[in-house]
Amino acid sequence: MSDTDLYGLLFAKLSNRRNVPARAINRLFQAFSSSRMVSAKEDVVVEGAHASTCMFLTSGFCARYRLLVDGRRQFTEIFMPGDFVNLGSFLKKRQPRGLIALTDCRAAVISHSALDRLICEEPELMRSLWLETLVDGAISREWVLSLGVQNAKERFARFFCELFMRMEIVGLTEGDGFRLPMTQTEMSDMLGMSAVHVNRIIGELREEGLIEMCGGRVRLPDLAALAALGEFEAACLEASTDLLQAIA
Amino acid sequence: MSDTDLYGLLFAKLSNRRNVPARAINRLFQAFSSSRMVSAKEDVVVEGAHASTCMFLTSGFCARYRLLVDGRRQFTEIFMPGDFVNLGSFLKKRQPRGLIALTDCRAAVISHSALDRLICEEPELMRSLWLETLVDGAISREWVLSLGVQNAKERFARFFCELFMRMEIVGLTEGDGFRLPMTQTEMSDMLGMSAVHVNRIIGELREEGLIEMCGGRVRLPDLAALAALGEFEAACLEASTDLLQAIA
DNA sequence: CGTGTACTTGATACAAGTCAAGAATAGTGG
DNA sequence: CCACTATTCTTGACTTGTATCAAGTACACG
Repeated sequence: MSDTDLYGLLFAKLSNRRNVPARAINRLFQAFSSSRMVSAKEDVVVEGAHASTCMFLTSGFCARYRLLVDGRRQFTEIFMPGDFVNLGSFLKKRQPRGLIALTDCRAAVISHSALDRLICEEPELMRSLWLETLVDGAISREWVLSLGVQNAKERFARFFCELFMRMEIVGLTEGDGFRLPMTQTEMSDMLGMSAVHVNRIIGELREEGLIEMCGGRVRLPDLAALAALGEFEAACLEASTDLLQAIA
Repeated sequence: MSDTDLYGLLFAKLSNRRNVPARAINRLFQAFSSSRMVSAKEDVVVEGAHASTCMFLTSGFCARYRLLVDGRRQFTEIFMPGDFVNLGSFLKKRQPRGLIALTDCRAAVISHSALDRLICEEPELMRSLWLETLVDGAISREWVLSLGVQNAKERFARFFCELFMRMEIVGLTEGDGFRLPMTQTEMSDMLGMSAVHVNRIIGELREEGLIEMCGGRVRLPDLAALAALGEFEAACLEASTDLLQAIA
């Protein structure tokens, strides 16, 4: 994915959720000053450091995680192209803890001061960014639901549906599949289960014809059945704007 | 808790996290138009209905939940006095799904239009409300961590620490304890475990002298030990503003 | 006082964790 | 391009935390 996709991603993401004037998107696009590359497995930011810029992911995947003292790890959020990885730093002025690149990543950088100016002059843009925060929270609550009451197979089904839907918004799906650049160990830390169990569940889902995986790609031949298994809201799949249904 | 506490709660909450001009808080206070009572166990809003107001809880507890088709329930968020229960409706214009009063509740009501005007004129206020959304998301991610990797006892410890800290911000703690108006079944649906197991874990924590419960009240005689057990960030306990540490 | 709701406790079942060891891949340097 | 290494993936055996079922007790409340 080339840098020139920045505009496309901004447009896909923002106009998907609200009506934002093209002018505002344009101004936002132009306010990005530079881009930053991060290699796979590296930290994206220095935890807790003073932050003066926000980063908008244009290629690659990264994720937020938390560690417990004995080494247990839980990913709490996954970012894909079209996501701001540290939008909170705009208000917080500090970098988030535990933000790691799952793959090589490229992010477009915008300074807080530029963003500051922009949202004063373009209130619609401010609302869109606020809404992004709201969507992030809604997704986190979906994870809470999943981790709280679903069994391993249901969690997996839901996880794949969520990724598929989010990737579709930014045009990253390829037919009925997408690139899934994640080890089973990483998945286990997203889904709150052991890596061994991830492997077994993937085997079962494959047997049942619900997923196909090879070469870092997944295919979901029967998305409806997968969504039903994970009780992932069908509305979310049909029209991505309906993700809003989940927010309120 | 009387209605006159609205100002106090707004002040405690907003000024705890950011420096907001007193004038802004004052104007926000005056923009609330009415108050609404909801009885225990009732739905606070009609799910998915058109929303034109936001509600700020002034007394009582309520919570967001999600149901699976077979009846499994998971609470995804708990609200206490000083929390906006449906701030998202300001951008979304729809009521959230599954919002229930755990106890009798009273909420102060502010119309979206009034809020709209206000945040245009008081940008600091807008940032504070946006920050509230960010904090909600951060809390949800803490739940993800807890549900994902912690065992039942650790989850409990963390849960009580979180409640204590949040109540402290709005002055609802009573010494080393607080009112916990929740059945064990409700706790089980917050912590992603069965009600029976909740009961057993409470018993163990009581044995170990980490909690005392009676008459709908909890005491945490050794908060430090409890925080250590749940790996709840000590920084959060000491200075509530440090909750921000968790956000970024 | 009786009737429902919440709490408590015991016995049993099972989903998922852990440990271990081999097979398949992917990376790396000569 | 191949051998060498390190991850990752896969599978089996065993363990354990937590769910489920069941039944009884303590309250709360009309």
